[in-house]
Amino acid sequence: MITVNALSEVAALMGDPARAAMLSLLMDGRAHTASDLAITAGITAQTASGHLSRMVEGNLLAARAQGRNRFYRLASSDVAHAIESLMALAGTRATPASRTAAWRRDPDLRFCRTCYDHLAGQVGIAVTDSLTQHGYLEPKGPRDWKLTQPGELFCERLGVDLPGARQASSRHFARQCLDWSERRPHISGALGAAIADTFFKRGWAERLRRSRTVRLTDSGRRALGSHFGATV
Amino acid sequence: MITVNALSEVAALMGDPARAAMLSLLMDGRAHTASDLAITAGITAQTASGHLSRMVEGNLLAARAQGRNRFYRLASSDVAHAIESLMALAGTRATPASRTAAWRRDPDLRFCRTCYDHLAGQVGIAVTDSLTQHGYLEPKGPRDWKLTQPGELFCERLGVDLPGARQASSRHFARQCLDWSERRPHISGALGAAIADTFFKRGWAERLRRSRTVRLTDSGRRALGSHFGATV
DNA sequence: TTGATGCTTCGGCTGCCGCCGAACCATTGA
DNA sequence: TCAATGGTTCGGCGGCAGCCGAAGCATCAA
Repeated sequence: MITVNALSEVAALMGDPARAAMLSLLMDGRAHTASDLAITAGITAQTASGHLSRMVEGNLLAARAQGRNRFYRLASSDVAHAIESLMALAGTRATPASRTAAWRRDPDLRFCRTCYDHLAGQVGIAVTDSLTQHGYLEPKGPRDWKLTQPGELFCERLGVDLPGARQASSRHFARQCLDWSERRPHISGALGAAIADTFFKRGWAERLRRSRTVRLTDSGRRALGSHFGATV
Repeated sequence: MITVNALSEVAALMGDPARAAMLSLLMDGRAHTASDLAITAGITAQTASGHLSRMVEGNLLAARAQGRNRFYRLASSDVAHAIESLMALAGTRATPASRTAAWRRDPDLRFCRTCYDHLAGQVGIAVTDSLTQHGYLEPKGPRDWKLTQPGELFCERLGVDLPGARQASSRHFARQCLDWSERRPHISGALGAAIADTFFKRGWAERLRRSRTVRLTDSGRRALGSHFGATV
C-alpha cells in the first residue's frame, strides 16, 4: 500500500529534533529566514539549508525569496493541524519519571500562543468561549462556526477587519481548531486570524521573538474583561 | 522547549517504514500478534519485537499477553487520529511525477475501511449522512453528536447494541471523526463502533485480512439502500 | 519430559543520515 | 568594482539505528 510509505516519509520528516524545532517555531504562522531557523535549531546554516530544502520538497514548507534573504513558512494550515495533533499525543505521554505532561512545564505557552495565525491557549479559549456564550458565534457543521448578526456588529465595534477576512475566499472563514493544551476547540480560519491581528494591532498582545508564545499586555487583560467579559 | 523534543520523538516513532506499516495495519482497531505484524512489515520476528516494545514505551501501542501469543493494539483513539491527520497530509502531497494523490490509487480503501474500530470511507460517510439527514443524529458541541429519540428507535430496529455502547463509560459515545479520504466527518466513538459491529455481524461487510480495507457484501449494499436510503 | 511454537534478548554488522568545514553563488551597499 | 552578508552545494566524517543470526525463556501439546 503506497499510503504506508507516504505516512512514514511525512512522519520521518517531522521526526528529527532539528526539523521539529524549526517546525515548532514556524507554528507561529509567520515566515522566518533560513538563518533564524538555523539559530533556533542550534545548527549551522548549511545543515539547516539541507533540512529546509527537504521539507519544501516534502510539501511541509513553502519558501519565498526576498532580497538576500529566503523566508520559509508552513505550506498550509493542514500541516499546522497535523503538528498540533502530534503535539497533543506528545502531551499525553506521561513519562514514568515525571507524570507531569510536557506542556505543563511551559505555562506561558499554555497561557497564550499563536497556532498558525490565530490565538490559542487559555486566551484563545477564553475569547472563543465568550463569543459563543454571547451568541456571537454558533456551531455550523462539524468543523465550522457561523458569525451571527450581533457577532458581526461586535467584531466591527472591536475593529476586526471583517471585509478583509471574507475576501480570503480560498480559506475557511470561521473554523474550529482543536487546542492541544486545553483540548477544546478555539476559533481559527480567516476570522480567527483577523481577531488575532486586532489583538496585536491594538497592543493587547505581543509576540515573543523566536517563539510561539504570546504575552498578554495589561491593556489586553483589561480588554478581555471589558470587551469579552472574561478573566484569565 | 521540552515539547519540541516530545514532538520529534513521537514523529520519529511513526517515521520508520516498518513501524508505519505496523501502525497502518493496527488502524483497523483490532489487536494483532507480534508475528502477524512482523510479516506485514516484511521483517523478522526479533526486529519486529524491538519496534513493538519501543512503540509501547512511547505510548503508541498497548500490549496484552494471551497464552503463547502477544497481542498489540493502538494505545488510544488519539493515536489513531494523529495517524489519520498525518495520512491526510500525505494524501495531499502531490508528487511532481504524478499529480494523483496516494489514496486515489487505492480505490477500495477509499470506498470502505475501518478507522480504529468504526467505518470510514465513502460507506462511513454515507451511513453518517443518512443518520443526520433523517434527524437521527444531531451535532452536539464541536466534536460530538447527539442520538435523537427517533435515532435510538432506528438503531434498535437495526440491531445495534446500544446498551453495550453506553456502558463503555470511559469513551465518547458519538464522536465526530474526520475522514481523511472524504475530508468530512463520520460517526465514531462507542456508537460508531457498535454500528460497525452490526455491519459485520449481519454480514453486510467483511474485513479483508491484513488490511484496513473493508468489502461491502451484496446484502450490505442492499441494506444501505433499504435501511439508510443510500447508494454507493 | 520432550518437542514445537511464539516471542524476546544479545551481539555484531552495515548503511544511512545528520553534521560541519570549505568553497561557491547571489544580492546589497559603498 | 570590491567587500560584506545570506544561502546553498560539495565532500568527508562519525554515530546511531535498523537489521539479522544465534541463543534463551515462556507456553502449549503430546
